[in-house]
Amino acid sequence: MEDRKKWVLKAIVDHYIRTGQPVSSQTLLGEYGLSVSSATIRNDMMDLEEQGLIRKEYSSAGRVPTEKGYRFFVDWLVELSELHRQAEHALIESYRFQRLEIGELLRQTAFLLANLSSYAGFVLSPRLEETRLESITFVKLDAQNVLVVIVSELGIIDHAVIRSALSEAEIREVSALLNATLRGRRLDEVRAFALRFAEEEDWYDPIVRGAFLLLKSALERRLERRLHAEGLFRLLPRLLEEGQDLADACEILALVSDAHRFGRYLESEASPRVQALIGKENALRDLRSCSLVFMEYGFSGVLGVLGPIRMDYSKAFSVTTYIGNRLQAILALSHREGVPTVEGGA
Amino acid sequence: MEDRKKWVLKAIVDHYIRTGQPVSSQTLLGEYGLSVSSATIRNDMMDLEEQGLIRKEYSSAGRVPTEKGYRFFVDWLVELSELHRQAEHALIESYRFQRLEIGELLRQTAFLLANLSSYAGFVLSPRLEETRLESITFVKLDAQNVLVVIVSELGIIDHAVIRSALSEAEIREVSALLNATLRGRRLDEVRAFALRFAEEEDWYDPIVRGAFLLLKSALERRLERRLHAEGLFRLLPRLLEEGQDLADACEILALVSDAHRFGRYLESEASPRVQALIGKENALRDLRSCSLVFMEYGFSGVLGVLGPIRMDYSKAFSVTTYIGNRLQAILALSHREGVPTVEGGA
DNA sequence: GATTAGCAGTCATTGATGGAGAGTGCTAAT
DNA sequence: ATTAGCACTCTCCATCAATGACTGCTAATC
Repeated sequence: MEDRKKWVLKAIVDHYIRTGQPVSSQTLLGEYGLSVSSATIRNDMMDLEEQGLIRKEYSSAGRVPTEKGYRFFVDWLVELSELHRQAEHALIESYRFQRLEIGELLRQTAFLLANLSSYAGFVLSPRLEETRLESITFVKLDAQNVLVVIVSELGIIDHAVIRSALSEAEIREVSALLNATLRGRRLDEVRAFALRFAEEEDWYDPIVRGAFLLLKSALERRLERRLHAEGLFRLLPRLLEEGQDLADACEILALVSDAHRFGRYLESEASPRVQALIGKENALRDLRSCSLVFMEYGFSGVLGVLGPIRMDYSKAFSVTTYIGNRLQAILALSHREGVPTVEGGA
Repeated sequence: MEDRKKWVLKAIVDHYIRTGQPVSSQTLLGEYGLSVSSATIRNDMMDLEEQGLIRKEYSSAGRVPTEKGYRFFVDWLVELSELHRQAEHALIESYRFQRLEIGELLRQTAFLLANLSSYAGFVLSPRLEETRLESITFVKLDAQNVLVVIVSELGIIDHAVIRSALSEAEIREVSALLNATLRGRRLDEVRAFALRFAEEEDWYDPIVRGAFLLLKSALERRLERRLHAEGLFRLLPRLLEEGQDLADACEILALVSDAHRFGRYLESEASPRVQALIGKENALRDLRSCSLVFMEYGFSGVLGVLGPIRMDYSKAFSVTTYIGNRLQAILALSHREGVPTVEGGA
């Protein structure tokens, strides 16, 4: 395609993203100082329209990008605009020094995505079942209660208090046995293990069996993937602005809050490279009227940004990439060090 | 006030809550079989209007309750409608058997409030600083890492891993010392304690000092009150329906998600009895166009329902009361038993 | 052959107009 | 105190015409 036509398409997408108004040949001439006449631009526009990259809402209206047009724009024209350094810095700082349990970390990440992009941000937790067991620890709290802590590569997975009158010695024994058997195994193996042994009624000591039962229930509860979404309110006015039906818009927000459905979808579509799904490119019916920019991180985790089709893709891409890599790094770090440490910890 | 006028007011509020349409004398006559003429009802309406309990949107429109009218309705006419038994049961069951960390429990409670009321539900966490320390436990995970678990009356408050090469014996010693000193004290005392001792540079063993530092940072982090809000999307269409401005409506939702501002407000207004704040009765500007039904629970926790002024107060009251008492009971229980136990725990 | 000026044609948007219908308040009768 | 009847008010909706923003086409120009 000739350079000027590309330029015209880019300008149309750009301007439309900014203003939300159909773009006329006049406007284009005025805002971006091009040295051709409006008629020439109109001719180019006709060609672009024939290729299905832009369209008119009615015969004498200005032009608006089609989804195919956005796609073209995203594929060829996005120049990853650097985030405004200062704003980034302030936010990132608060992020870096927060020392958190993994759930809280992911929630904060979603928050950051939302705030930096000004759309909705989401983070699907990693597949914990792909991480390996670091340790299982039993601690006697008092005469009747025992605390159990399960730690994986990514930090503490779960803790719980069970009632049990075991002596300290017995606890140590159980603990040593379990750790020797299970340390270093993937959590899904551990779960399978726990399940099998919990069912072998009389094979083992009832104490060990109780421990397996606990392990099983804790893992079943915690291996569920969690979805953290933030900034959904900010998205809503934008969707309505776009001519979206109110009920449909709420449907979208509800979907994004539904860990099961949305998580499943993300899982199926994600890849390590940042990508966009624009409008009808989305397989999920409810998402047909918005766009998704997202990438994989860590152990099959997914994060990204959800916005209207008329989204600032350039910003969305750079934010997602940046935050994604950052989170990746943090998780890798906590992995290397075993588990996160507390700020000020000795 | 004469009985028939009361009846008319009740019918107007009732009908308006249901349909959202201004109520005419005709409608009232048709829907509720009263044996007077429409003219009589109109006369009553004029009186009610003079008292400021109802109003017209324009001279020849039907009547609509004023906030004062709702207030009257709430104070005198709410008959706590029993929740539909079956629906309640199904939901409550899933609630009862979920064995959870306190944060998750509160989140679920907010979810229940939202679902049962069909408005937005919120739960402000209890003041943990008013609860008492049950125990502090240190566990050596491996050569370099030590796990610290802080348990209060309401369950596990926080856990963290710190890097420290202490021997098992040293850990036992520190642990015994801290527990002897601090067990049974209120968490705010514990925090003050930790702060003081962490600053006494050379007084104590650096190890103990590290422990105090940890305690301080963990408590500072965790004693913040948390706000769990659910069902906000469901509220939005209702607010818009009510003629609310979109931006304002989003403002409201943002406010309710803001733990700091909204929490502070709830804290200042709450009392152990369920109560409603209707429209402009709210001191918080943003909330002037909606209504709050809420009560206190546990250690200065607050929970309730946020809806439009045209809210089904009867339902909101019964849901809030029911869930509030239920949560109260669960917390009291976990208090008595020390901490929550895991389902299937030995 | 690509670009441009000029112009007729298209269509959303806006504001004015008027009739229909719903509901009230008042008056006079019961 | 209640009721029937009626005039009055005000919203809601559809219709209509004027306005103005853009385009597509044609013919002239570089």
